[in-house]
Amino acid sequence: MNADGPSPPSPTPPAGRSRVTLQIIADHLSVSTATVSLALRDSPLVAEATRGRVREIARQMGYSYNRSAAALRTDRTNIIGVGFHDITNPYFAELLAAIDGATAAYGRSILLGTYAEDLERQERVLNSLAEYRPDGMILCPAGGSTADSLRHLVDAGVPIVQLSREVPGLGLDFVGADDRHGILQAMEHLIGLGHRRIAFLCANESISTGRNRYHAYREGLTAHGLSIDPALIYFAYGTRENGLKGIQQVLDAPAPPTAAICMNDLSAFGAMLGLRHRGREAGVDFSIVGCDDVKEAAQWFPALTTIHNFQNQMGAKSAEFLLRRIAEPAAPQQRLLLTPELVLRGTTCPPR
Amino acid sequence: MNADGPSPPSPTPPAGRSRVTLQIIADHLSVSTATVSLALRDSPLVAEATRGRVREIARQMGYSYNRSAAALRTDRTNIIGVGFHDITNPYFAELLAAIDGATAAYGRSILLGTYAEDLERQERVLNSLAEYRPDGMILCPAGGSTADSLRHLVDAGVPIVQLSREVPGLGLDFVGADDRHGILQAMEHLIGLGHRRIAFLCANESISTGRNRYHAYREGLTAHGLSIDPALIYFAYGTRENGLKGIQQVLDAPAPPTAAICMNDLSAFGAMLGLRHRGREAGVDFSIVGCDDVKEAAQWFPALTTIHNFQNQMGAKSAEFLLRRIAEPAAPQQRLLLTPELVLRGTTCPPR
DNA sequence: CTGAAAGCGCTAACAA
DNA sequence: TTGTTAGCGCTTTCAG
Repeated sequence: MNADGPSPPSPTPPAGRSRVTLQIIADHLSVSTATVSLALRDSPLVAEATRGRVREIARQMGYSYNRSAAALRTDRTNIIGVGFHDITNPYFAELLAAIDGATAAYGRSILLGTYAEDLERQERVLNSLAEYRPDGMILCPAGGSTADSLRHLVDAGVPIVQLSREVPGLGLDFVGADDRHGILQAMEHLIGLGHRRIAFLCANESISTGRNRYHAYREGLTAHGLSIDPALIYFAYGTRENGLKGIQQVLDAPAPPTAAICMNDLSAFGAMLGLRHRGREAGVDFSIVGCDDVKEAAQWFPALTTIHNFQNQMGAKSAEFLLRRIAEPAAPQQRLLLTPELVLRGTTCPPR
Repeated sequence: MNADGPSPPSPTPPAGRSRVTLQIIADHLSVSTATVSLALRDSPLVAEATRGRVREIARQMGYSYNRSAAALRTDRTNIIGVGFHDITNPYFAELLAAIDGATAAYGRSILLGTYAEDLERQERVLNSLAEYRPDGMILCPAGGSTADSLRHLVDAGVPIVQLSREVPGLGLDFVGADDRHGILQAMEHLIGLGHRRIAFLCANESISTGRNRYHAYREGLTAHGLSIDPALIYFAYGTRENGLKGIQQVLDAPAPPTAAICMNDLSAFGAMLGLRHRGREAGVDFSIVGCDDVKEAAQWFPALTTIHNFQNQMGAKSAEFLLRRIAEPAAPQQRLLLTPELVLRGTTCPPR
C-alpha cells in the first residue's frame, strides 16, 4: 500500500469562478446528483450518514448553491423586487431597511430598482426587475403612475404589494398610512393653537399620499369655516429644496400664513431653513409641521413637530403581505392603513 | 375558408405567471428558438425582416426575458451584489444611490444585502448574495472584518471592489476617501482657531475609516505639540445616539474640550444635540466638525462644518471599477482615494 | 434509501 | 440567413 493510501477524498478547491456543482460532489462520493441535492436540503429521504458525508464534502470543496439553476427548475428565485423612487430620501431608506430586515429573515434577497419619479424609467426598471422573475415585488409607484402603466406586470402574475403610495384600480395589496387622519390631527393642533392662515407646502396631486394629505388639509380648513387661499398652497414634489422655495413663496403672499403643513419632513426641513433666511424661526414666530417623522426630525433644532408614520411597521408589514400573497396568489386583497400619530415637538406655537 | 381565416398569429397572452418562452414565439412564427433568441438581441445574423416580425410578436405576446435561464447558460447575471451595513445612514444611502445610478446605466441591477456591523450576519448575507452569482460585488465590510472572513468569496473568483472601508491583505480594488487628509484639514482649522483641547467622538479602530480618522486626529495633535488626552476620546460606532453620549462624556472630563471632531456627520448631529442639553451651542461656545457632508448637514442649524467626502463620485467610481474588473479579471489592482474637502459652515468658532 | 432520466429557458457551436 | 443540437446546474418524478 503506498503512502497516499486509498485515495481519500481530495477536495480540490476550484480555480477561478466557483466550479463546484452537485455533479462534482456526486462523482466524488459515487452517489447521484439527486442524492446530493436532497442531502444538501436536509431531506429525510436520504440517510443520516450520507447526508453528513455530502455536507462535509460540499463544505470542503467550497460548494455554493447556484440559484439561477434552481430557479429555472423550480420557478422560484427567493428574490423580492423593490421599486422605489429615491432611497436618498430617509423615509424610503427607512422603509427599505424595514423590508430588508423582514425579508432577510425569510431567506429572501432584495433586488433594488429606483426611478426618481420618472415614469419612463420606472417602466424600464420594473420590466428589468421582472426579468429576474422575483417571487414578488414591493412597489412605491412614481408620481403620475397609471393603472395601465402597471397592468402588464400585474397581468404577468407577479405578486405585488404597493407600499405607502398606491395607484388605484389594480386591486393590489396595499400597506400605507391613513394620511387623511394624520393631516387632520395636525390641522386640529394648529387651529387649536389659534392659526387661521395655514399654508400647505409641496402639495402634489400625482401621488396618492400627496392627494390624501392635500385634500385633508382642505377638509380641515373647511371644517373650521376657514377659507382656502390658493396663494398659501405650493405645488411640488416634497424635497428639501422645494420646502425652501415653497415657504418663501407663501411668505410673499398678500396675506401671508402663520403656519405651514408640509407634505413630508424633508420639505419641512427646507421650510425651516427658508424661514431663517427671512429672519423667522419655527416654533417662535411661525409654526411648521412635517410628515413622516424621519430619524433626523427629532434631532433638529428646534425639533420638528411631525406626523409619525411608523415606517418600520409599514415596511415589515408590506413584506409580510407579500409573503402571504406569494403563498396564496388567489387570496382576497389585503389592505392595511396604519394610523399615524402627531408628535408634538418644538416647531409649533401660537401665532404672533 | 372559414371566418377565422388562415389562422393569423393570434397572440394569446398567458394566463398566470408569464409563460411565453422563446419556444412559443418560435413555434408561432415557424422559426427556431435560435433565430428568435438572436433576433431579440438584435443580432445582424438574422434578417431585418425576421427580426421585425419576431420583436413584434414578442411584444404582442408580452414576452419577458428569463434571466435565470440566460444566466445559467452564459454565466452572467447582470447582477451587482451590494453589501452595506446600514442604508438608514444617509452616507450609505447616498453611496447606494450613486452605485444604482451608475450600474443601471449599464443594464445592471442591484441585489442588496445589509448586516448592521454584525460579522456573522455579514457572512450569511454575502454567501447568500453569492449564490445568485452576481457578476461582481461592491462591499463596505462590517467593522472587525478580517481578510480571512472574506477570503472564500475572493477565492471563488467573484470580482469585488471595496467601497469607503477596506480590509487590507486581500489585494482587492478599492475606492474611498483620503480620510487622513480630511481630518488633518479639520485639525488645522480648529487649531488655527485657537483650540488646544480637542475631543474625538466615535473613534473606532475596527473599521479602516475609523482607524484612519482617529490616527490622523492624533497625528494632528502631535504635530502641533499638543498632548493626547484619553479622556477626550470616545470609542463607539458613529451613530446619532453615540454622538450624543460621547459629547456628554468628554464634557465631563476633568479638563473638558473646547471642540470636537466627529467620526461622521451622524455623530456630529448627536453631539450638537448633546451640547444643547448642556446649555451650550455649537458655533457659539463650542466647535464641532463632522465628516461626510451628508445632505442634511448643510441644512442643520447651525449648518455643520464638515468634511465633504464626494459620495456621489465614490459610489459611481466603485461601479466603474467593478465593471472594468468584470471585463478584465486579471487587470492590476485599482485604487482610488478621493481627496475630501473641509467645508466651513456654522459650527466652528474660536474657543471662549 | 438511492439512482436514472427528463427538463426548466436560454445560448452557442456547428451545419445546412 | 436559419435550424439542429447540446448543455448550463438544478429538482423531480419514477423505479428499484
